[in-house]
Amino acid sequence: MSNAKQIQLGKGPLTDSAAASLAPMFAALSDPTRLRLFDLVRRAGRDGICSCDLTEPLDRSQPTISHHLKVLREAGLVESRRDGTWIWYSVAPHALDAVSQFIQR
Amino acid sequence: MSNAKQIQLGKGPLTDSAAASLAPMFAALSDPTRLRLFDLVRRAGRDGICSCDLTEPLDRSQPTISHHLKVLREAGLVESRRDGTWIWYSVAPHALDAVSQFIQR
DNA sequence: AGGATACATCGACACTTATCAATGTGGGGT
DNA sequence: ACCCCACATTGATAAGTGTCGATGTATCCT
Repeated sequence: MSNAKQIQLGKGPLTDSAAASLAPMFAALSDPTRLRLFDLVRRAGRDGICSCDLTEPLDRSQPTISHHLKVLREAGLVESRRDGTWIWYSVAPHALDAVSQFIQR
Repeated sequence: MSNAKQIQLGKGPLTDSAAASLAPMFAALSDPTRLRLFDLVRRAGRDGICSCDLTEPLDRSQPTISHHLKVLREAGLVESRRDGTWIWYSVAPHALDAVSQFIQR
């Protein structure tokens, strides 16, 4: 099941509820560490990237990376897939559609 | 003088400094009230919109609106122009270019 | 000069957040 | 059963944030 909410961006001014749905996505990208984290996951493409390969390049502790991944997941920006001992993260399909739509006018 | 920093988004992974420059822009849009505020300013187009016309539709106090406008200004997303007693806010040219560039892969 | 209006700043408050060390959990291998 | 590994959760802490009332500042008008 998808975590993505259907966000209606009509022609009129941004509604309260549209803003409430959009803001958490921007918030998820509002931290430098999380931005780089998302960038690394996105670069990994369809296969995704293992969490263990993320803590070193970002120079943060394992719990911190785990926390940031949770924020990205709950914002609907990334997905996780279990494979034995470890977990692969990848960008959720249409993750940035709402954000992109807002940015482009 | 422009507040916008030149952000270099190459092909490689997002650098620390690029992330540090990008994050405040996302942070500026990470609050629902501020999102709607930016939307109202953007709709006002070239002429801009008076601060006094923003506090009522957003149902926030005048100091709060003033605070949010400061955040948007310091993020380089909006500009202000004084005209006698009051001040007109408008979207900064190329305000969202860096954000847009990051979003579009 | 005095008053009114538009906006900014200050001080305070409750709430959130980024971070880590310590601990918990769950799967794999021997 | 045991240990190891990958990852999550907990608890704590320091720092940041959204909000408002009160106050300050700048500009216009009379």
